[in-house]
Amino acid sequence: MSASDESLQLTATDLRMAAFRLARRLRSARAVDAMSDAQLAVLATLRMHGRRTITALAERERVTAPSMTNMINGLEEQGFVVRTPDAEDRRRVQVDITDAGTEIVMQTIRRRDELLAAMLSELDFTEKELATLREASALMRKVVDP
Amino acid sequence: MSASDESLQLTATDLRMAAFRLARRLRSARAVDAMSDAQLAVLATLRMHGRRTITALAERERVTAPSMTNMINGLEEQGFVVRTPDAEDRRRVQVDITDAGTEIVMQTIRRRDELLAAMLSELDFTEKELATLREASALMRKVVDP
DNA sequence: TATTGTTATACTCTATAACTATA
DNA sequence: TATAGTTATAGAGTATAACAATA
Repeated sequence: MSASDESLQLTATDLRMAAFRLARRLRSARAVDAMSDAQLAVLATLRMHGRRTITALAERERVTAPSMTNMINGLEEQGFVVRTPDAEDRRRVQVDITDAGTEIVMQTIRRRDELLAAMLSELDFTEKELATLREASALMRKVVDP
Repeated sequence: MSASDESLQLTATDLRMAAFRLARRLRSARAVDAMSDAQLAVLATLRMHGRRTITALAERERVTAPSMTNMINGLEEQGFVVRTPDAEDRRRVQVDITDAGTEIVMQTIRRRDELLAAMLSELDFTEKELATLREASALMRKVVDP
């Protein structure tokens, strides 16, 4: 049996507030202060899914092509990505993450996880409460990527 | 007995990924397209906690005072907040949300909750799974505001 | 002197419009 | 003609530095 509309609405409200506040708090933890969220999101995509064209990156990040060109310019100047002309279709430019870019992403993830682990630790959660958080995390990911 | 370091780290990683992705997905639902996240966050704070000075808002939003001055200028031009000089300390300026500002916040919250409720509904979660999400939400809020 | 807020200035991220090169 | 990317330009949000008014 599926859930009632009332349960759905109550859960949605609780979860929306909690996810927003937590994400916002964690976002302040970065590997490099000069690295923006937008740049990190592009690097994280490239690290997970490999080389992508400007257009593909723009679609994924939901920004326009000129915005992505601009962002890739910044990342390239910092040495975190490289552009490679596409041999098959010479209109295209493939963007690859560099070792330095990969390192920055990993450092940032590590910092955020350490920050969150420290926050969890201070509250003396029980194993059962942590298990609830992990179960909920899995459910939340199903919501975003069904 | 409090939880093990390993549980803390695993939970932190799961929760960090889930919260970021969900918040990102929900952020795209706004009441007004011209309203930025930064502006909405200020309005939501004023709605929940009442009048605040520029400095207090800057600290809460973790931006500098000039940035907050700039943002309040934009919100005031749109009619969503008003500045009132503080009678007791004339260096201060109190910022209040207007009815129009309150309406915008409520509309946005409603939209986001409807979007999330629809997403939850499509997955046919059980009442037990929804309860897990609500319990986790309460724990997440304790993490952010201990 | 310290605090509150503003102004001046600069950089990033974002957009739209117009352009070049290629398919 | 259509597509991939860039350049030009403009607006919002952010920062630092310097300032005025007040405590």
